[in-house]
Amino acid sequence: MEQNTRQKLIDATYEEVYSHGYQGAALADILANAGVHKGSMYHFFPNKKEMALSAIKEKIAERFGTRYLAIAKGEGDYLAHFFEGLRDLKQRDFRRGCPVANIVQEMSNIDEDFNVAMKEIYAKFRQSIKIIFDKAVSVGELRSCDTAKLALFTTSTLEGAILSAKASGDAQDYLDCVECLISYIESYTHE
Amino acid sequence: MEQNTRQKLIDATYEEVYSHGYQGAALADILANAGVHKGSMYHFFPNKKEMALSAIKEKIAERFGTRYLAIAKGEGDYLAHFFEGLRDLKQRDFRRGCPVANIVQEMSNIDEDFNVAMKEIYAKFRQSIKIIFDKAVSVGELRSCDTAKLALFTTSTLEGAILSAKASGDAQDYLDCVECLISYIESYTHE
DNA sequence: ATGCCACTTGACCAAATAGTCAACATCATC
DNA sequence: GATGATGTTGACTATTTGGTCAAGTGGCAT
Repeated sequence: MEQNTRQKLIDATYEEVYSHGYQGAALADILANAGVHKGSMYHFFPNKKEMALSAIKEKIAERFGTRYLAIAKGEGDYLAHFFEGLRDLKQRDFRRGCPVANIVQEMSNIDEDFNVAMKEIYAKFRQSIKIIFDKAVSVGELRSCDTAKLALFTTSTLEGAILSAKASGDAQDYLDCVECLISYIESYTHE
Repeated sequence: MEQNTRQKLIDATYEEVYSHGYQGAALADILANAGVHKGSMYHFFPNKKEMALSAIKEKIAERFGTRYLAIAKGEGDYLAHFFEGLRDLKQRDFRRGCPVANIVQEMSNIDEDFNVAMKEIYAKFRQSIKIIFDKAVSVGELRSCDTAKLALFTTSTLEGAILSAKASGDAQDYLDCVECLISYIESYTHE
């Protein structure tokens, strides 16, 4: 069988919400892009909101898995791999920004279900960065320090850097921020 | 005369857009909160979008004036005043986040008019922080450095910190980020 | 007082919105 | 091949959306 209906909906919903926000995502457009009829959608999901929440959770979990968890599972050079990922522009879409940040900004204070979902996702993001730093500490790439706070600062600055690039339309702003961030993290390298 | 109709609309629109985003801002709610009738609104503005753009530009210009420009116009202790402002939680609303960031995230990639408006506002924000750093350099509070890049990093990190606090619902996350940021900026203090 | 103009009123409209539903198709299992 | 579960179709509805407009009001200048 080709890609099943549910997955087509999840993919199309994620794209639409990423591009237009949750409130701006029109059900009709999602259905058209997925090539699925309305009644069929309501067979898989009770409503638009639950479909969007499912899409966000599933697609972003997928994203994390490939991007950050892979680094922590590697063998050494944790920081180097992490920095390399940050500098890689190909994996970022500055026009649309960070999907997590977009939805946090739009929905966290509007809807409680989105609030808890995004809280969890964001916490997982911070946690996966912390794990990379913990590994780095364990092999002596970083000196012993409060890796939770360092992870908080890193994720925050990263989100801010993506935002700046989205606002200015200039990817160089992202790169400049990342270099500052890296030099900050490297200040924890030396004893 | 009491507060005029146009200003009531601007204020109500800003509040509504800040709380619910532009796409989530219902004209009916804005009108109800402003206590203004629909036709009256269309006397002052050609449509919802222009009203929202006006509200954003006017209210945020007001915000900058009182917050950051005041520091640069002061007499010395530029950095200290700036840091003090960053640490002051009273002037921030973590539930709703940063009004500038919210709209950048929601609208920059959706609508060209919003894109240029937010680009300009964000640039002005960075510029006003740069001016503070330039002043700090001029009186020796900072060593000579690329203040434009430092301002970029500062605004980015600040926006990221506000986002983190919004996501986690914990203002302490903001404070922790700010302390990291301050210690980074202070590394430019010494020769 | 008259005429003018900025402003107000609220009923009205077309379009878009999320969501419903009864009929239908497809398939595996007995 | 009958049965029932799973999935599909698209017309339909109720509501909300931003936007229009003709009629009215109030004050100000002549």
